[in-house]
Amino acid sequence: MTNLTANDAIRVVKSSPNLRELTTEALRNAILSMHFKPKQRLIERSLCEQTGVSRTCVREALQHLESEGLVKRVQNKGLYVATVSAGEAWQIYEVRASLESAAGRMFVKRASDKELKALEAAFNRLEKSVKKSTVMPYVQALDEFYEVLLTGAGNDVAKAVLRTLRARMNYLRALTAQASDSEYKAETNARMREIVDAALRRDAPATARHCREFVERSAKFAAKVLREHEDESIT
Amino acid sequence: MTNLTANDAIRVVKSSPNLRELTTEALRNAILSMHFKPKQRLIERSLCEQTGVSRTCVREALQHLESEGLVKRVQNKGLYVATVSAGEAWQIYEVRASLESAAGRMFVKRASDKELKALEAAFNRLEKSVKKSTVMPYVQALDEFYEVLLTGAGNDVAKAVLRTLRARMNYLRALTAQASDSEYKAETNARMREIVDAALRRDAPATARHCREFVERSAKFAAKVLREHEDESIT
DNA sequence: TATTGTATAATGGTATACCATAAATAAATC
DNA sequence: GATTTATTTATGGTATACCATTATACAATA
Repeated sequence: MTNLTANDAIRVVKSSPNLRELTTEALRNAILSMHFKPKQRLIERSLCEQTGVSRTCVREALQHLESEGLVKRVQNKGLYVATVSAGEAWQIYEVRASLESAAGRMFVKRASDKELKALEAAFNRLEKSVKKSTVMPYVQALDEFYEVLLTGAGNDVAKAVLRTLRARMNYLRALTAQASDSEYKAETNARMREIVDAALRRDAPATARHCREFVERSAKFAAKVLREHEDESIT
Repeated sequence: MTNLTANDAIRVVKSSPNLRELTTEALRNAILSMHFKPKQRLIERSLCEQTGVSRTCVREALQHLESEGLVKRVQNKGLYVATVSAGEAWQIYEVRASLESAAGRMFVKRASDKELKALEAAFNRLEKSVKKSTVMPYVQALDEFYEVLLTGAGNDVAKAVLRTLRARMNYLRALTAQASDSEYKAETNARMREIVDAALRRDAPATARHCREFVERSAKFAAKVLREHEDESIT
């Protein structure tokens, strides 16, 4: 048994991404940055020209993005950039409220002291990123904050599940961050601070409650923004 | 606006599965029925011979099963049937406890009377399936019960998320159902009855609590079964 | 002019060929 | 005989060709 452990300890893992992975990343970024618009038709052969890879890689990349919910496939008709409707956003927030409050509770019970410090550091970076002139640093800092929380929660399945929602969540975060004024941002900050403080004092029920309330508050704001968004697109 | 609604009402949706989907289903069944053993190496060209389809279809089917967690891909080395370790099973149950209790609450708030009746009918079919000599009818009836619950919960995102866990959940259900005696089964039945009764009286907190407790009880039993399972494989 | 039928083009679905990497086997060396 | 190196085979990754379905354009008819 010890022999197998030693083999595992020095195993070299190939980590350079292959074409499929690079293509997936490029297409994902193109969607998240709105280069491809919501509801836009994605033509495989056209994407081959734009990416410079074969149809096989494009197809496999798109299938992966489909499982992330970033594109929708209609049989025999092709793929479309997924939209996040107000209804779907609400459902995502409902799932997040449930899972993220559970993750907050798990984090408090399982995180090392080092991970607690990492959460606080991630929150500090988040505070700084709010002052930037564009929203992407803020979205990234928020993403990193949750990465620390989910890692410290010690449940890889929950992490994987939330990862399938991640792209849509980041889209919603970018949308709402762009629409929020400084008063809303200051309040957001205070709410995150409540989560971090509760975690630092290892208060699991309070952490879980604050995580849930944070998501529920985000959901209400997003609903408002999306409603205005859909009103605009009708005009 | 009325014109568009009428078009949607008579839209014909093509529903016959293509080769990729049929291949995915065949391979999924082969894994769930233990035709392919846990940790078994899956060779694409061999699967082509067994399924009679080209490598393209096999690759795309396997990618889909990878996103369901049924197979694991090692870069440049191929695919293996995923195993559900005791640790991973525990994590799956944690996620389920959180999401299924939320779904129970949503079901009570949103389900039509017809959906309530459908839940009761699904439970009745479940009771009958326990008496069968093999476990697969029971696993299928349980799957159908949750399908009714999740549909009535009215959150498609939660449904999609739990669907990514579904194959592993069904694997764990088959494993534990095989290991359970008639006393445990009777107790399982009583606990499901509690869920259905709480839902029928539209008691959301009680339904949520019973859903959570049902999963937590399943988790404990599965942990025991998997421990014995792993002890056996060492021998 | 409006509608229907047919032909053509575009694009999704699938099969096969080729290239790249890993694993197994054979040959050479110590 | 044991170890190292070279060669061959197996299999993953990618590209391209071909088939099937859908969409669009054009011609014929009412």
